[in-house]
Amino acid sequence: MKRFNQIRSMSNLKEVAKKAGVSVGTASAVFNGKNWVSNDLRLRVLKAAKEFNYRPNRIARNLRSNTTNTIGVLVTNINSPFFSQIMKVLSYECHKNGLNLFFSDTNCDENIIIKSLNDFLEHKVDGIILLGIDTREQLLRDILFDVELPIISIEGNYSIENMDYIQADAFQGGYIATKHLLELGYYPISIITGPLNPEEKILRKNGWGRFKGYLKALEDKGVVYNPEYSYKGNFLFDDGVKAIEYFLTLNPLPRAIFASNDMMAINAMQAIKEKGLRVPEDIAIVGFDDIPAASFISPALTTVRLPQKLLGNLAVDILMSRLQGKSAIPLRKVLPVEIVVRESCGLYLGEKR
Amino acid sequence: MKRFNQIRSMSNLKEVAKKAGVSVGTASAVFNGKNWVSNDLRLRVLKAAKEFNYRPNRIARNLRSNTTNTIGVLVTNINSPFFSQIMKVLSYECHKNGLNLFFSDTNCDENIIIKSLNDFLEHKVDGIILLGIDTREQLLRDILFDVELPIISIEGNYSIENMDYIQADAFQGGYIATKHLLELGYYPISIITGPLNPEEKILRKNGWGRFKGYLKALEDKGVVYNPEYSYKGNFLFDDGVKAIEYFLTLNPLPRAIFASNDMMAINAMQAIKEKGLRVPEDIAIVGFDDIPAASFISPALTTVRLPQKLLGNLAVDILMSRLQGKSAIPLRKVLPVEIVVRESCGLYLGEKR
DNA sequence: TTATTTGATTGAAACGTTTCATTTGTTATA
DNA sequence: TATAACAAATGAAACGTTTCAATCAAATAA
Repeated sequence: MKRFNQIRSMSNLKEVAKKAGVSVGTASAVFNGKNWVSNDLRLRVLKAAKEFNYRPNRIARNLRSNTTNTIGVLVTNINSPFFSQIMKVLSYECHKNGLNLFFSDTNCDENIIIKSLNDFLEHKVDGIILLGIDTREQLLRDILFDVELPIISIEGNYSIENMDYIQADAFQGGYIATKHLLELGYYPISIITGPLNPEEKILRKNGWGRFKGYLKALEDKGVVYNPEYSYKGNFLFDDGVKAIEYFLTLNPLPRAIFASNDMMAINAMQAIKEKGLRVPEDIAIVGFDDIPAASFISPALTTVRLPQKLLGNLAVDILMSRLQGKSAIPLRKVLPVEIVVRESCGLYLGEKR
Repeated sequence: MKRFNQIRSMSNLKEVAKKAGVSVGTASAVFNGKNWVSNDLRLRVLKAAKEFNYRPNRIARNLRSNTTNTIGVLVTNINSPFFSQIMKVLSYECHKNGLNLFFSDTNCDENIIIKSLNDFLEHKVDGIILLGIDTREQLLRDILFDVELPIISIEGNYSIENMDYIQADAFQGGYIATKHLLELGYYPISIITGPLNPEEKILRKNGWGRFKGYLKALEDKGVVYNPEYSYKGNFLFDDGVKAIEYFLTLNPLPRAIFASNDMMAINAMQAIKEKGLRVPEDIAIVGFDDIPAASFISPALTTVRLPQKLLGNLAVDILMSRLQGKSAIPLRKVLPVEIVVRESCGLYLGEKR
């Protein structure tokens, strides 16, 4: 078929220049806003370009000029409301700064991470943003060890030299969430954690901070931590039911639950209700992330709000200043979070108070 | 600072070839899987490449070979659970087919649409996928009139020559949703529509189909359509409250509502409850899309489920066959939808039955 | 007038690949 | 033995830009 084989653009600078009666260099200068082209020639070039419906070939330009105005974004799960919100900000901010985006959703698959990063590099992206990528540090090192690009990780902190990261304060979040429950007098308080790192047998990055915050809050109130009251989740929706099923085997039942993200919290709430218990009268629950659904389920979920928009904005800001060669010290920023009190924790003020 | 100025890769084919003692052409052949290279040379080349940590330069390759294995995806709103789900599928399927993705979120901004499409074209993408793009047809024509690329539109049907589209059956969806309400005996039945097209003063594409389905269902049951019982929404969350506020001025009140998407439906449900009314006892409600939240709010939302995964899969399938030059007839596919009965319409069997 | 500076424009090299006509070497055929 | 056929490898052109040293023309200074 004839339809799609004429991919090569109909016209190029050479033709445009010829039509306008100028040299290729001059034509190029026009499109690059060089100020030394006379108005006469400039207009002739633009006219010829319009006539030929000329479209600059970025491939050729990139090859010669050794910069692509392109960055690669690797995201852990675009279907998460938390990340898709940030992605939207990234797209918009990059657009404002004249950057185009390569995109890949890893779905937590190591092979996709590897392939996508290599693709980004082969495409000579000017920078890379990792969004929520939580993987083995060594894997990233293996790929990135010799690349000299700005790399910004959002919500995923690695101690890789030259890599910036920004993240919400998971520890503080875990702390205030748990403190909120403690101050309302709830006891015992369970936790649904994030996933374990398969290798190191410890909680993975973000889950880890949330868990530590939980522990510290307990400690500060003089409550001893009972590992039986923690359930390992995977940040996935149906970890909520699973956790509840486990918690219901405990005696005494947990009086409140801190879920390490909203999806699990919401699912847990459902499960609690299905078991004939009430939220918060029988079991209070606090989440983490403040996804949109948190506000419109019933009871509305009390949760920890992360500064999503700020994370996105800051990532691009940092990236831009890296690209402009400002500042050499890798930036590690931890942004404060806040608790959003809604209905799911009620106002119970029990004996512990 | 020194950190980021050595973007150009350390090694290139020429160096690798030299190290391996072969010609550049041979080295190139090795990386392109040409079968005529002797095993001896192949190994030498690979060894040299590894030694230099060689990474092919796709820019150069693309320029010469006139194909980029890259496609552009333009999405209306990545933060919508409906589109982000499809986006995830697109990313995965493209990865499987060796395609890289350029990404841009338009946020319904015409300027971003224009800029992004032009960027895609300047980057010489091999194809374009429009995801939920609902804009003036002329705008697309102006940009795409001379490009000969496969372009697939998901959930946004244009009668542009050579453009494929696939979409869920909006008409059928509106029809079965309304029919469901009618069969349960509800009357009168309100509708919250999608947005109007500012120019043509008619409903925009998808909203239009849903509305037509609603009308047809009424007609088939012999119910006369009363325009007072329709409210123009914008597919946005808080159109729900606004609609309810309007509907509550009506007499009699609507006994059921068909909301043209789940976001508005969920928001409307909230508003109904806040007004002290019950769902479905006082007002029943049916949504459209089946976003995740539909299943976990209370009462769970009865809604029309669209085949998201299929839409994504099919889009890439079509794209791939276009790229391989199969079939010249533009494909216009409309996929069936199904109703998911949950709680929000109850089992009322009123007089109308 | 001549030399110098300035500003506008040119032309060709370069970017790192792929492609393809050509060359070289080997094996089969007559 | 000479020739044809085949396989393996080469080398240079080409892709469409940007870049930059060189050129040319005009304006200014001496």
